[in-house]
Amino acid sequence: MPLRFYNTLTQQVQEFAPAHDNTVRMYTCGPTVYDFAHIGNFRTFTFVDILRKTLRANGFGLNHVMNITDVDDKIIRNAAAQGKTIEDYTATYIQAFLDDCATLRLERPERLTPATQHIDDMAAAIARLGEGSHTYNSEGSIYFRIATFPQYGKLSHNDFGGILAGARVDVDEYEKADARDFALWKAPKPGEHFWEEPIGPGRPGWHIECSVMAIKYLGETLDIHAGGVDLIFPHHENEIAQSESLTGKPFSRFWLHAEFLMVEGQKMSKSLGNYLTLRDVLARGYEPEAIRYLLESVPYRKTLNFTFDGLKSAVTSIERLRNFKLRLETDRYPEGVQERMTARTAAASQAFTDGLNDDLNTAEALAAVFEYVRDANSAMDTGEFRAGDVAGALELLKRFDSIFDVLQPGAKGGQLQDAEVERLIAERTAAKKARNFAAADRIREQLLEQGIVLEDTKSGVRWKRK
RNA sequence: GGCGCGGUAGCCAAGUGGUAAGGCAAAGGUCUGCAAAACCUUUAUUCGUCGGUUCGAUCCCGACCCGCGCCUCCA
Repeated sequence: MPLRFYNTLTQQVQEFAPAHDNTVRMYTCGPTVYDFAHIGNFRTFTFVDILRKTLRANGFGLNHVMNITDVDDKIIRNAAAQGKTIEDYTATYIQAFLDDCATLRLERPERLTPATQHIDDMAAAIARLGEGSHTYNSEGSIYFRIATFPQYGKLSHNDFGGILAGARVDVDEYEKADARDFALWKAPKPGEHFWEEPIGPGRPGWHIECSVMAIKYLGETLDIHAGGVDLIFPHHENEIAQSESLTGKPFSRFWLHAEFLMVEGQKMSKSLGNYLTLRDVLARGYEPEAIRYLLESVPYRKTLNFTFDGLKSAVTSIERLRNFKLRLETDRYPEGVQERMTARTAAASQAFTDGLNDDLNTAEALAAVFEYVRDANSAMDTGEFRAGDVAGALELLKRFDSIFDVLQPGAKGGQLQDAEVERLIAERTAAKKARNFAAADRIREQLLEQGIVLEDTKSGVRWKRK
């Protein structure tokens, strides 16, 4: 199945390929670094990670830019409250964000672009918009005049015809000429940090950074622009207005948006007490892989209900897959190849790919893998599974994990060295041979306390760290 | 009010105009010294409600109910 995505712009599922060479030029909205990112943020960032990996699996190269919004009202306010510079204040959260991404195994985009390093570019872009009569000044701020962009609303599919009647209001008497106009450049308030630019002193509005950095690094028309659904309006709509007024070309061919995340069936909010950062969830003792699995198991266009029951279920699901992998690696199988298994592996692999290519249907892709695991386990139980089938099965798992990335356990704090574990297992095996089961069970218990789980199989003892 | 998304078993969730994937949980069984792992069986005559189109609808159309998001900062 060819790769297809739902495009917010056209409201249709469309086949995707990069416009020019084989490289996808993609821009995704990154974090505003005024605090630790929450799991809702990571739902979106995890979707972007799946998107990246699926694009790569389709043979495309990636040129992906993600912004870091390191100047906005909250940042200015919080930094001032703590007597810090903006830079010092955001440094903590930028690092935290990078650490959290690493924890969740999210790939780094090809380029991360902090807004504050592109202020000159933004000011220049605003000046050029001014030359095109797309802006007006009001009380020291510069606004984008939406009346100059008739297509405004094409992404969010809103008709602003009626609202735009406000454009008749006299500019000089009002801060904004039209309710939908938005700030490109904000006049400095007393005591606030500002930049001195040819367009005047001030700081950039929220939307301009994305247009400017995207065009600077990726060109005038992107292949993909992605983010959370809440960004469709006004953020992405405004980006389109600015960018297309600037270039006269479509800003992005595809717009992908991840749905919201809820917590325990309710919207996440600080007042409800269900506001969760990644760190909060980790502090409850869950491994990052389980969180990652839960976030990626629900297709991105569907609201994800994040629950701790769901997390537990994710833990078990991953365990099943890891057990299967361990079994492949440790059991002994009769020589030869089972043709039925070979065909089964190929079919599962195809179904996995088809699922992902169908607008990143991760649920479908997962189902293909789990169905395969059941069939293969079953074949192992009956002795049909052959030594020659192992490689294909491992290859399938590898493909799965190149996207989902949950099979490799994170570093565990186990104190026991492998050699020591092996020694104790040998001791236990000897005790079992002597039919001293009490002693054998004692050793197994002892290992379990160290997080080592033993499994007796026909091929011998298999162990894993829990 | 406008725009958008969704309502499928205890929970999460896929899906198609022809009769309901997958995961978790639960119960029973096989295997095992005991476990663990694994496998097998059972668990939605039914897909928010009511109409309509159709030989046939969970899937198409209409109305309604409910949840969520955006419309102000927000993933």
